Amino acid sequence: MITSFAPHAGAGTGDDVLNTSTAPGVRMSGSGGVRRIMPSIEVVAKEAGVSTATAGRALGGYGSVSAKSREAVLAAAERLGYRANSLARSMITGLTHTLGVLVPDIENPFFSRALRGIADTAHAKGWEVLLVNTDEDLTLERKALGVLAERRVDGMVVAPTDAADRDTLKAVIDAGIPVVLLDRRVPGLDADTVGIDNRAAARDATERLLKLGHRSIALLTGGDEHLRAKLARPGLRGVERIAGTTVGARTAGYRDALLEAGVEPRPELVSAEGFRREDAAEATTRLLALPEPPTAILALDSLLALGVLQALRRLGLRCPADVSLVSFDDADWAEAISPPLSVVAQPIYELGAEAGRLLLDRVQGSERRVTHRRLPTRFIERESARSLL
Amino acid sequence: MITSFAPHAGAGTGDDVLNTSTAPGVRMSGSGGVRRIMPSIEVVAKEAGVSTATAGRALGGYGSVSAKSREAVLAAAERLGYRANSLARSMITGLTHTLGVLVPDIENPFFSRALRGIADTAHAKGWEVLLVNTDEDLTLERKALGVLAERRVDGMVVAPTDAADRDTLKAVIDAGIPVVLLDRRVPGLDADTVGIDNRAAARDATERLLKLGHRSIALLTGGDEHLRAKLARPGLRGVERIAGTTVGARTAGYRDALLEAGVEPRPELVSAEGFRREDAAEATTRLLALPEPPTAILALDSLLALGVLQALRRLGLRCPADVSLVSFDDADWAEAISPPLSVVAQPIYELGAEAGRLLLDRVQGSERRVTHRRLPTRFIERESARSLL
DNA sequence: TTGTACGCGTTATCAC
DNA sequence: GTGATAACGCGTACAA
Repeated sequence: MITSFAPHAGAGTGDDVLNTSTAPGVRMSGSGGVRRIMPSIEVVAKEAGVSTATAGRALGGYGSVSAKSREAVLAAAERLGYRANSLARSMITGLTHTLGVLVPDIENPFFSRALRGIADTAHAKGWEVLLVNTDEDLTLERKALGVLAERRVDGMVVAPTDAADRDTLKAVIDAGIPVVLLDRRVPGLDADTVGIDNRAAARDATERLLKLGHRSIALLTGGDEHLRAKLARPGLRGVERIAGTTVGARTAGYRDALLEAGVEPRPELVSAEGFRREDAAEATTRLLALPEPPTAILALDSLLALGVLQALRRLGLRCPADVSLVSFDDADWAEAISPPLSVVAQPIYELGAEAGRLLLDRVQGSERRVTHRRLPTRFIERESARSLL
Repeated sequence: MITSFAPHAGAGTGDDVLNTSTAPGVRMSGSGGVRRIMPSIEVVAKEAGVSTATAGRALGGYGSVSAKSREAVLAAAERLGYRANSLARSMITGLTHTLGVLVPDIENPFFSRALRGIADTAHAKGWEVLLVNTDEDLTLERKALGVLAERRVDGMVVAPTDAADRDTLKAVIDAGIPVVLLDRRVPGLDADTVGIDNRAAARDATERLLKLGHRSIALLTGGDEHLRAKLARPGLRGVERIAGTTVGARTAGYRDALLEAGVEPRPELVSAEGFRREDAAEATTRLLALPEPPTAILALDSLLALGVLQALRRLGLRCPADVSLVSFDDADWAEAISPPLSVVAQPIYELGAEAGRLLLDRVQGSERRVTHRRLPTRFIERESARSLL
């Protein structure tokens, strides 16, 4: 059983550890409380009457140690509350057993669920997770990659912003730190990726709305001005250039479906006004005020869908009677609300778990070729999309 | 600008770095791709033609360096893609600039939002976050605390399970690692805590339902058998013993309100059948099948509320016409659904941010007395609770 | 201003 | 089976 822990002494304060007149490793703090200083392996060895090498072998379970020595060491360690210093270990082994995880927003249910997948996988194999938020900010993302590199993480799972910094990511990979891209791909980057077939999924969802008789279908992308600029061309033709990104691919799929059904894409029905709920609410209000308002809305994530529902309430409109709604991601509330929301469900946890597996595979030395995993999506039909026929 | 990163060489492979005939720090990997080895400060110093000490001063911005030397070092570092090794630095300085965060379930919106608060605060002051999930499992929690200690985190924010392992936590604190308890308190533990006044908040919510004329009010605690055993006594008298925990305090507040209104608490209306959504759905179904079913339900978190709504739908019951519902936590969907959910809103982000602040305060050496922060809650009245009068 | 040398706590490599 | 001892990469006295 663990009986006590103690932090490393600050630089230059550890000398008296061995000279304490009471129990070794115990000193008084300034305010009078008892404070144990983290005993090093050297202290444990001394206490057990063996060398540090033997103590290390007994504690680490490698090499060969006599039963007698091992017992003495283990007892001493327990008595002193010894905890190995993983920093020192990492310096020598070259492994931190830490995976860096970089996401735009941990509060987004997509990423918190994916994180569970990553963390569970990592944890099962003895790795821990260092988490970094970027807030969709490119500068922060760049900095965060630097921090993770300095921490010598063994690998990274990265969900880059849509305007991802390819150069920095490339530098990380060239440096030999394995990277797996989650959800979002970065064109021209030589890294494993895990995600879904965004174009096909969006196309499928759009087709379903078309089959229900909808002809005015709005798309809530959650993108920003950056994206908006690229979408401004007639017939949404600009989208081909960004089909490598998640939002781009979904927009392309939406366009594919419309064109195949003989419906001309209307740029004013494609919104890119931010990824927050309130942004979506405002976008919805604007869309429904159009001279030719949409009869259905496709939202690219559950937070945006929430914004739509909020706007509908404010406007006194009902779903699906007045407006149909379909969303990406099967949020935990999607089935519980009235009406239950029809969604494109992604296997989010599995996405994260697979990213973790691919990464650990490389961390553990596999030199296999880069792979791109596309996990299947599932359309869950509930009651938020109604037929116009 | 960062041009390249590289991992530390494995033990015993770094010797040839200085002898490479092409650019220093560059080697070929087995499969032929270019792989940069993380150059140490020694390599940078050599490249710049100065000593490691001077290089260190130039890179770290301490001591005094001539402009000329600094320039040479910075240029060399840039050329070689130097990244400091924070492991080595931590060993010297005694600071990892890492905060350990231990939560039961990162997917739970409460904890993912609180984590944002912690992480933002930490990040703003130059700390990173090492995240550990415990799944409400006591054994995992114990292990996780050990891992964080071995990683030499500078401090921890811990949201312990309700049956928290006081001894292990105490060992951590005695070891001199600052700990801040989030959301859940551990009786008899000498640590800062951040949370709300659970008893008062639950009492207030219950009183509101009573004022609306409800007399049969069910409480969905999310607890398990462990808790159930303690709640089994007539009149809920067992609750006093566990009023130190979050669920216990809320249950006590619920009881307080009932007693004051002259309503005898009925143990069969207090459910402790698990914290997952499905658990809540089943509990709801059971409650509503009672001979004297509740007319209102108070759920202790938003996930449980979701389970209630799901059950109501399955049973063909409407909220609030058939059953009123009030929940803790203002989930992002609470306002968007029909009917909008009345809730006890906690300042979750602030809770996390405050925990981060208290922790960093101690990490940076403050010896102030232990404090217990109770942040105010806010009852948000919407439309899910109806009057029976 | 600069350089040398030591120490942080481990693991790994030798001899014995 | 055991014990010195050399790394790992950095900060920092101390001397020059």
